Amino acid sequence: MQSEAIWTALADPTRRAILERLSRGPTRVTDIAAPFDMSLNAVSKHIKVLEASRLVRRTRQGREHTLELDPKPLREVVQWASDIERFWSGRLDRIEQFFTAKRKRK
Amino acid sequence: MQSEAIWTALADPTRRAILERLSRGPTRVTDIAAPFDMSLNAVSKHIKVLEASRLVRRTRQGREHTLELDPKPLREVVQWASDIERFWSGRLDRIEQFFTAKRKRK
DNA sequence: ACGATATTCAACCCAAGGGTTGAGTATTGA
DNA sequence: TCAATACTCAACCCTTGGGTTGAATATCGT
Repeated sequence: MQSEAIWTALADPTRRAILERLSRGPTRVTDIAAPFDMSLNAVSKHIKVLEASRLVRRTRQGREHTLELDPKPLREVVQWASDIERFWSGRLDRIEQFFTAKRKRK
Repeated sequence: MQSEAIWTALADPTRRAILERLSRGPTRVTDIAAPFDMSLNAVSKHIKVLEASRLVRRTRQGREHTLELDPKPLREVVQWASDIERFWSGRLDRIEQFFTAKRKRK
């Protein structure tokens, strides 16, 4: 599954913070890194993970790399969560099933 | 942040599969574990992580532990994702800002 | 041409995390 | 009463992953 990448991307708080920042607009790597209490290299790695998830796109202009958010992959996450809730909402008969099966087992 | 727990919970594919199963209705630990190609102990650990995130609730009846999904914490995830998208949608002026600032820097 | 700036690559370190096995604890049911 | 069942706890083993430092590369501005 390609979709694994997005859950991995979102699992880290630093990466989520980067996405929040990018949701406000495109930003250069150095500017992204500035607020964090870690090396530029560390942030650079996080960005690579975000790119792998397709949530972030990079465009080079000279020595500067500009990062831009692409929120599309987030839909997969939202979709998954809604599916879970949807099935859960239709669960009442299943609970009945469960207790029926249990009675049967005894 | 307490909210960290939910991202951690969702980061693992086995745990997501467990949630999918639980969205269909409450299930005993052993039955949860059955389809997975790993020890019951491993699954037991995953369940603990899910409980820590409040996505799963456990009720004991004798030696059987029944697990039930509570999808509420998922809203935090959905909310976060929508916020990101929302800010991103209002980003056009920010992009303008970005290029203006850039011109100024040169 | 050259120092400063923007960034990545590579090698390494260590803590966290997902898996295992082996006991241990209750509860069941015969 | 006792074996089988349903689970957890504890100790351990790797692998992964987030961090570091120290280059290397490429562009910019003078």
